[in-house]
Amino acid sequence: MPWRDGAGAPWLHGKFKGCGYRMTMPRQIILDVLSGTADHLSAEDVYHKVHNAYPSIGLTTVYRTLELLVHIGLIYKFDFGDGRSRYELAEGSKSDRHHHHLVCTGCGRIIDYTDFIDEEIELLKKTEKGLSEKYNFKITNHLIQFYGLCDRCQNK
Amino acid sequence: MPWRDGAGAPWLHGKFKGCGYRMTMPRQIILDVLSGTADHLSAEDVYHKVHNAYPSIGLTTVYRTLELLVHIGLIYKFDFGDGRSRYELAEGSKSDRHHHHLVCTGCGRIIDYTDFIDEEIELLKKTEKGLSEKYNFKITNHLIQFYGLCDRCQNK
DNA sequence: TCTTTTTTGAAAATGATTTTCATTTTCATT
DNA sequence: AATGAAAATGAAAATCATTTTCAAAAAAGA
Ligand SMILES: [Mn+2]
Ligand SMILES: [Mn+2]
Ligand SMILES: [Zn+2]
Ligand SMILES: [Zn+2]
Repeated sequence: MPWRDGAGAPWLHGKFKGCGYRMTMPRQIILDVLSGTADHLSAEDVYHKVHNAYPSIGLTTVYRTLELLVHIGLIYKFDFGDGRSRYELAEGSKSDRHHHHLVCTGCGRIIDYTDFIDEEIELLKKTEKGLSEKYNFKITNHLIQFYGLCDRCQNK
Repeated sequence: MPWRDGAGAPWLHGKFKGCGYRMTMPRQIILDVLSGTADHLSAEDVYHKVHNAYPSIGLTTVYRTLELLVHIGLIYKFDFGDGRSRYELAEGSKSDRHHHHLVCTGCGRIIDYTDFIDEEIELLKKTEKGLSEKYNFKITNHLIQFYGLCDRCQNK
């Protein structure tokens, strides 16, 4: 990520202001944290990571900012069944980093996978088209998760 | 549902006892409630419905039973983003009542759809096979949801 | 019936998220 | 640079779905 010095990616300023929001330090850092990891962070995870660079951050602001980022569409919010929401940077279905999840019901491990996505994307496109027409439903997003046991959890 | 008189489907007794659990009145009624609706009930929804036939029911028991039913695999637990878990009778991917969901982010409406499932199922099967092998992950279930705006919510 | 194990319900506890509210920051205008 | 309105922030309190505790009731077995 070339744009250091705490400025965050420049085009994001526009994204925020365009929606009538201000690009503030807490928001930048929170976004930086989410941009800098492939993990699926909880609000408190984010809070702790941000705290390093910006000790005065409040957990409330983290929650508010995450909600905002989800609303703007910059991040995704997930429920993997462990009682807290988890977030990751949004990568549209065109991006080569777009992925779906395997969720281990044994240990809670989350595995990102991008394999087989091509076919999935194609089917998804077709399905979304059909559903949009039949139910007059404007689809903006999809969620696909597989549940099961990871290698570790299978062997006892 | 032919087996009334509060007995519940007979084969369920076996299902319960086979797992070392007892088929009690609260459990039967809770299962009956979920069998008798296509809605996506919250724990409290279930509690209220059960209360008619069994006024002494406790909310705690509802939570415990729902958890048990999910564990046994008789019902599914969903998070549609409204802050409470919702449940529905499990219909395996073979069943003709198996379906996926459209979730309206505007009003929270949930639409069941079975259309286009055939192709989805086929792809899912292939995908699951591939993922199982590559990640050595034993897949037992999947979740597919589409988010967007329902007809009502689109027109302002 | 007697005994053991499971289930149940009320009340209290938990804990993630939201709300409140006074203070601080931002940003467009003087 | 100073000003003022609007937006953003953080600490503390409130919410509220879900879980835990614990003593009493129900079920299975001998
Ligand atoms: Mn991911
Ligand atoms: Mn459904
Ligand atoms: Zn695992
Ligand atoms: Zn709607």
